[in-house]
Amino acid sequence: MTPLESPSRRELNKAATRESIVEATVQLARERGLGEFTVEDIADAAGVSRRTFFNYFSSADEALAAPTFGFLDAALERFRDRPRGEPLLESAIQILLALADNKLIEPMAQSFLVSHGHDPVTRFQLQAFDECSDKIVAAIREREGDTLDAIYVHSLAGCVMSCGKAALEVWLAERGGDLSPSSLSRLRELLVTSFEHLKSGFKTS
Amino acid sequence: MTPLESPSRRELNKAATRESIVEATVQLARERGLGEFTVEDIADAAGVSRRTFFNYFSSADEALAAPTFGFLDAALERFRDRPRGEPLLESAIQILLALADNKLIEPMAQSFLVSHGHDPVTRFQLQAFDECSDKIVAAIREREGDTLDAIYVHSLAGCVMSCGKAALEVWLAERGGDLSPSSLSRLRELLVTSFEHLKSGFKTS
DNA sequence: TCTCAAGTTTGCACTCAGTGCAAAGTTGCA
DNA sequence: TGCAACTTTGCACTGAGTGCAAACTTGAGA
Repeated sequence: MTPLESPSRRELNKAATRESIVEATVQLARERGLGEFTVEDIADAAGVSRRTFFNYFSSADEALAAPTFGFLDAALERFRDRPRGEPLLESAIQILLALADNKLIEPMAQSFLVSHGHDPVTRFQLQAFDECSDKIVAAIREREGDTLDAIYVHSLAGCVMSCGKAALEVWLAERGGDLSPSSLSRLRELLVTSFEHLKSGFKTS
Repeated sequence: MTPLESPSRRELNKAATRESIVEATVQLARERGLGEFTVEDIADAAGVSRRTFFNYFSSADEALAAPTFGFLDAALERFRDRPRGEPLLESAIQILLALADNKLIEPMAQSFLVSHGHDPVTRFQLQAFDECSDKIVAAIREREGDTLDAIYVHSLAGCVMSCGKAALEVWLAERGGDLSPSSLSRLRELLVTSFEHLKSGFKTS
């Protein structure tokens, strides 16, 4: 009922189980390669039953994409905390710059790298971005009321996600998930550049 | 070897088989609802064996998303035919305005409507948009050489797809797939508005 | 026209994903 | 302490997805 107030033992247990399933899945994917293990293997490695795995995730692919959902949920949470008057693109870039230093980026980068080119996992990651875009639309609505056109809000939310995703992809291609300070600083640079282009309407200056 | 020159009987047969599978799938989804039929049902309705279904598609969900892939492939083909000097956003809007009147939009609209809120199919549709974005990146590279930054090209391609997708989603929500001339004209209006916002950097004028 | 190589469909058998259900185990609260 | 609510597990079952080899179709040359 009050998951924010009281992380009860039950909730802690569930979170821990979930976490161990995700870790086991990523681990297996790194060791054996994608598609070279079964849900039973994951369950064994995570110390739960096969049936319990399916209580948490609908497939191994979904479990592999979990870090991406986690990262974007965190981003969205921060968006809700931004000051009301702040321009939307400003909120977005501030949040992403802060998150580029966050612990959450590591598991997401791992998950992207390990599942690169593997369509089933990629689809879940795309879904994470898409759901986040929808939630941004809802959050903007909350913040600004109904003063803005649906098409404006939807396009903007989609473009913000696209720019964030583009920066992430270019960074992963360039640095292969290196998490050193200089590499992360490059990620921030890519984010800034990408949003500059968005703000300027992609003029070829 | 020369699929464009000679649509041989073999190629025609394959295309027809593929088409009948997609039609059978959409039909079943409309009649019974998503998830209320098996691949065997589809195969029977399409007049092929279950095994043949899997020679064409990896799942019923993929078959349902086929029209989206088809639409975006057509869009991309047109992009490759645009004049070299034309600004990229101009190419995009011209192509989409033309396609908003094309036959291809109907099956895509159907497929979107029938699978609305059904995650597995949605994921395939998102993949279609994402792949198209990658192909746009490649096409821009071909057109402009390596004069542009990776982050510029990736962000731009992503934003173009986002704006197209946003217009489509708002239109479907407003009009529920009505394909009358006035409804299609509204779709074009949404596309134009969306791209105007993109070109102006989403200024709140 | 006949023939053969290459491409396509099909049936079969098999593994494993995913789910409903009920029994067993755990936690929260009075 | 004891009961109600929640979570895990085992079991059984349907159907997805795939490798393989046999049957069938098509294209092209003799």
